[in-house]
Amino acid sequence: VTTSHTRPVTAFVQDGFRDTPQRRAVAAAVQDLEWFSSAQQVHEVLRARGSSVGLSTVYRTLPALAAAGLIDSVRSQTGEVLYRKCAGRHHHHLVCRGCGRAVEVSAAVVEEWADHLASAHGYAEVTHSIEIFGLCPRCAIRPSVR
Amino acid sequence: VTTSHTRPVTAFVQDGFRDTPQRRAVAAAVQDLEWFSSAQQVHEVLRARGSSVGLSTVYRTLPALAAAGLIDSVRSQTGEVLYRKCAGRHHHHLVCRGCGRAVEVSAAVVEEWADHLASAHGYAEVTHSIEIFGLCPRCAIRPSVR
DNA sequence: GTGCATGCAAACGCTTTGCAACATG
DNA sequence: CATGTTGCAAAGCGTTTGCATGCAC
Repeated sequence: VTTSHTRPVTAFVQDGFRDTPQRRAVAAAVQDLEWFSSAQQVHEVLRARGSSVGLSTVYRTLPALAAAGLIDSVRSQTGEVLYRKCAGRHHHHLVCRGCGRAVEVSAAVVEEWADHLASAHGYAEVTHSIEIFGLCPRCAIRPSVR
Repeated sequence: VTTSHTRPVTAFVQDGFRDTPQRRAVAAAVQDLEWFSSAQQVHEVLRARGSSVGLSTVYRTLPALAAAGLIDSVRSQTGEVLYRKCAGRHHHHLVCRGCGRAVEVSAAVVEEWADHLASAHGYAEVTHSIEIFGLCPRCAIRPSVR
């Protein structure tokens, strides 16, 4: 749901990833994207940039980067998986349903609440998913194309 | 992600739903299910009971009941939509990744935190999704089949 | 050279939908 | 009887995977 790292996504090579032009391209794209985007959107961006990375490579790279904690991933309300570079430590997001623009949010209170609650019920391997969705000021006025 | 209602799911007729045997069956099934289940699982339960409701009907009825606020729905971490009768007022869930068993949770603090936060950033039409996942005491011991 | 990475196309799993037959109010 | 509902099969969509080719180390 979120992890930590201030390192740029493009530093993926240090995490045991083999250094290929495709992965560089994907990493660079995510690095530049300011908002949460789906694998397909990232792929479009790449093609728009002239890169010819295959869609499957994007679909294989993104989850890998996320697993390595280099990028964040959230599942949109419609079920797609969205990715974005992560900025700071553990946090959650206030995501715009319209354009994907997100505000990073953190609240120790909530984290503790979740963990405490879960262990109080004897649940193990606890993870939580806290996402807030809404329409950002811009999209609230003129519905954007997503 | 959650609504209120103490009315049994089977009272759907009062919500403008046409009263058909299929819907009665679906409603009854959900009413009996203690944990979060997918449309397909509900369908299996129905078939096991001898009912021959079509899968598409289940897929059409469940979201409708959820939209009417008669049942809760959450999206699992794998992307499927899970449904369950809802017990009380607005709340969230501590869902077992193993068996779907869930504990209902409510915390005004968190609700307020979410809403306040969103409006502070100028976001409109705010909704939030707060789900906690873990392994319930039972599944933590012997991984169950889901 | 060896093994992981890529790309394409086919396969997948969940969900939605077109349509003709049908049952409800 | 007019409409909303059902079931089936087919289509959709996002995502995954098998496999032959190719490249990084």
